[in-house]
Amino acid sequence: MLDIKLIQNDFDTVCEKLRKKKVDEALLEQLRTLSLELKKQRALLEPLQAEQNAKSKLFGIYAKEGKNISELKEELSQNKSKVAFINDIVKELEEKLEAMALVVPNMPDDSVPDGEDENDNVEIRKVLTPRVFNFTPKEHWDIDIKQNLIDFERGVKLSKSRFSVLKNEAARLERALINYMLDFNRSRGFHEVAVPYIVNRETLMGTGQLPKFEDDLFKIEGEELFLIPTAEVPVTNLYRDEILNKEDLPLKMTAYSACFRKEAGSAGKDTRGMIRQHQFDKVELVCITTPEQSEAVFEEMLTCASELLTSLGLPHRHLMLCGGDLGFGASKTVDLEVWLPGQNRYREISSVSNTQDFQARRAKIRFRDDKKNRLVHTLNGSSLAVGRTLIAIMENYQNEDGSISIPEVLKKYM
RNA sequence: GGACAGGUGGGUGAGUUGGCCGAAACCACACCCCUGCUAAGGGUGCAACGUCCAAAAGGCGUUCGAGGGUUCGAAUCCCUCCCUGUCCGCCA
Repeated sequence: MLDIKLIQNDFDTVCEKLRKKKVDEALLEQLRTLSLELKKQRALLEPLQAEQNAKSKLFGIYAKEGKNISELKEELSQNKSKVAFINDIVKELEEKLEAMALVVPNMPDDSVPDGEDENDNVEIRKVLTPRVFNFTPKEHWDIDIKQNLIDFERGVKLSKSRFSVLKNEAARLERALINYMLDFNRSRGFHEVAVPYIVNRETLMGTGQLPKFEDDLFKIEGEELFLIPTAEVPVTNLYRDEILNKEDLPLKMTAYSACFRKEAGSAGKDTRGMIRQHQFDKVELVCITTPEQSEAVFEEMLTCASELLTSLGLPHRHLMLCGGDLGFGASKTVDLEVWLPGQNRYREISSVSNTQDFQARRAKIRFRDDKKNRLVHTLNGSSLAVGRTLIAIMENYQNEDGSISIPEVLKKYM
């Protein structure tokens, strides 16, 4: 959520920044008008409430002293209906404002480049050079034919399309990767947490998935509960409605979880293979910092994810997302894309974002800074998407005979 | 899932014949003083959010699990929901 006061006081700046994200200015204007109207109505309401409170107090005193209270009672009854009338207006405005404010995306950081969509993202750097094959590298589903590693058909039988079953070496590799990633992150100072995969509405509001993106989530029938689309949701919300000690920041956490996404907007995309599934494993990094720390921690998270890929020998590149491609809650995002020789292209395997105080304001995560309560900054990043890492290893480490080598660092985990 | 008991500030916890309670006391924490040697004594401050004020101080409003209701007035009464504890049932 944006700072309403900022919209009130520095409207032009907010518009200017949100132009990068293609946000309708009329909506912002409406938001401002509404917030100012609410402020005005509150200013009308509060003196009336004060009067009601003061006279009600008098009422008690008069009654005790045996004074005549019928006149006072009449005044109070009349004032009561006035209060009720304006209070209704205020509540309605509050609800409208809240509903509107919750669907406005975060403002991009100044460092975010302009752009329409993913084609305008800016490559920052490449890490490791893709291996030169002396045969034509296969895509992961073709390698699989010989190895019997991923059972797409039976995944569909059990559930539906975009589900799959890992078998044999693939299942073991998946498990090894999770352990390796968690250990790696832990060695970088991230504390491991294990969190629920089913969360409530408030939690999803806190990180911004709701109310706008309900269609992307699997909902538990008959309950106000949802399957998490990423561990970012429960881990960030760990500190929802809390005021943290400044000395405890930054909080650096890592969590493994399964993730569940409807992929509602992805019809026809990546239908083949294991790139885009309804259920996938991910090891996530989540940090909670002071505003002063967040930029440095962002770099730390990015470095962690990138070096994790490097340690696995996987060539990748850093991509700064442009304004048009930036997610709803992010003020800044760098994607890591891994080289897939079978597909002959880079594909997203990690996404590190700073949401600054956007989630913190929604989730009311604050810290005490010399007697003042300030909003924290929250950051999240994958390190890494496990299924895609599995694919990347299959494609990058494939041999001509269809076998797959195991990266050195993973051997002790297998 | 059933029965009973409860949900109050960072913690424990008082408050339940509605008004003097946004809230005693204790602990924790912060600052100050005293003392002087390792163990204590005294004082002050200490819920959140919003709003007014240039700011501080302070004033006002809202909030005692959430939402509604009764009332001039509700932490206190009524209703619904959520959660926690205990016992029972079920179960990895």
